[in-house]
Amino acid sequence: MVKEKKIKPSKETPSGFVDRKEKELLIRDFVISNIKEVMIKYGFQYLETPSFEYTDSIGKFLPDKDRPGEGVFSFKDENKWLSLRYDLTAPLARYVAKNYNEIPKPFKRYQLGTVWRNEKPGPGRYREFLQFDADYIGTKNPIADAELCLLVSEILEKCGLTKEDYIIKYSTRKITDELFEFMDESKSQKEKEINSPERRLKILRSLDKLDRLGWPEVKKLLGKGRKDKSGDFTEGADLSEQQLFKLEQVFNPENYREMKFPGTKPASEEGSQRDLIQFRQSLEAFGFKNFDMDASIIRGLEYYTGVIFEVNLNFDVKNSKGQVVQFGSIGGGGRYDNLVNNFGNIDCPATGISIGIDRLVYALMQKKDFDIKPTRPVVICVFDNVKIEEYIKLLKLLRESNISSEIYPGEGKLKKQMEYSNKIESPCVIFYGDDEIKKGEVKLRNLKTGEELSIKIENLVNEIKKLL
RNA sequence: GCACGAGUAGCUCAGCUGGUUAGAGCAGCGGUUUGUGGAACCGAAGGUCGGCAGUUCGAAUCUGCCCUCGUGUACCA
Repeated sequence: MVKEKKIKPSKETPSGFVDRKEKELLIRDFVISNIKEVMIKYGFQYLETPSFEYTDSIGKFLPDKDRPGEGVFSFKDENKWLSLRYDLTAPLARYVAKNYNEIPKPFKRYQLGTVWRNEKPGPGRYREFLQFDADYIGTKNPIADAELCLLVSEILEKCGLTKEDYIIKYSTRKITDELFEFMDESKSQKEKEINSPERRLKILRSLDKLDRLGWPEVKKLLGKGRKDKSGDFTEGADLSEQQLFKLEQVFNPENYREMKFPGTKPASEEGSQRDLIQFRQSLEAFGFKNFDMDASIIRGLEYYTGVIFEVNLNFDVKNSKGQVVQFGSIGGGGRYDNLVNNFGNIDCPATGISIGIDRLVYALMQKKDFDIKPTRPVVICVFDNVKIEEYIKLLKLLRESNISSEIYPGEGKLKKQMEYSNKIESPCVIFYGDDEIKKGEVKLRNLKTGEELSIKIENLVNEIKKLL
């Protein structure tokens, strides 16, 4: 009598994890097939590394806490901490260090794989996503950096974007390195602290936001701090007026194209100017023009050592409610000449680029109307007075000709079968009841036009092929 | 993490300042048509009003805490 209420398991996916439907998956497949084509053309090897790595290989060391640092999903296996990989670059460095004697030098590999980040999800940003990585290991040649940008742009354009839709912005970490050295020549003790690693990182991260926030806001972050739209306050880097003024000379958008400040190393020495010139010349040598120097490109990762780049979209991305949303870049990378060295005493320069495939797909779906349609089966309707063997004969006939087809898989009347076929967007249904069997023909109903034809069984395959 | 906003049927939402059995549209189910979908009409069903506690004679509505989602911000080795 009384309805018993059971507490049911949640039907929600965990925060930051999403179900992906066929339309998105098909476009993703399309993107992936483009990637593979381009990578083969550029001469890269295909590699796969495991989803889990030892936590210390991923980059964070185990603090004396129960769980390793935030940002990764980890668990303890026996006595070792394992983590789901956070990116594909650290595992690659690990792989290279492990197989250093066997791999060719330089080593070019690409990889497609899911990565996991234990962070707060944002628009188009999930805690599980597909990443594409292409890397050059064991070369300092600036052509390698240029080719990475080139190959990514080729992928984007294969996917249907035009030169107007994206731009590759670049800079080099050496700009800030040199700048910090220069600023350190200031007198006061407080100002000297600018070169402490934490302080430097904080400043770099603030500068990284230039494109999004603009100089006036970034200035607040470098100084006392800043209040965001919601009223939340972020502590600043607390630089002196003097230091702010110096930074402004370089990073105020009106100035920062001129990357020359006292302390800049001349192009004749290894340093920022030479990096930038060589990189630009390499791109130009390929005839590639869709790039722009932008000193605000800094990137959050600490391991970068030289040229860095980012792939930015030039169009607005909206969420499901139609609001324009802070989408950020869809990919980026740069030189990390010391990373492999972390795993062993191997001096091994490297450079790489990665694309967030799911984010690219998300943006692509808004920019482009894809006519990628899922293949849907021809449905053979079931009349309950006809033996199943008759239907199986028809089914075999169709499947032998590679026609996607099925016998109506449920139970129910014709009406229900029609509704089903309509819902799955089947191209056509087949009626094969007593009347048809007697005449040795079938009725073929085109579900788009509603047109219905009587067809001899011998002609069935051909008639259906005409419809598809 | 921090800030702001939101959580009512499978989905999209209404329900204003607390007041009888909580509503609509769409979807789903059944029927009008037991051999014909995408249209229409009819009918029935579907809800611990995110959770817990409190205020009150009385809470979807007010208060507190928690959870989840969204946006911004921080973080992103």
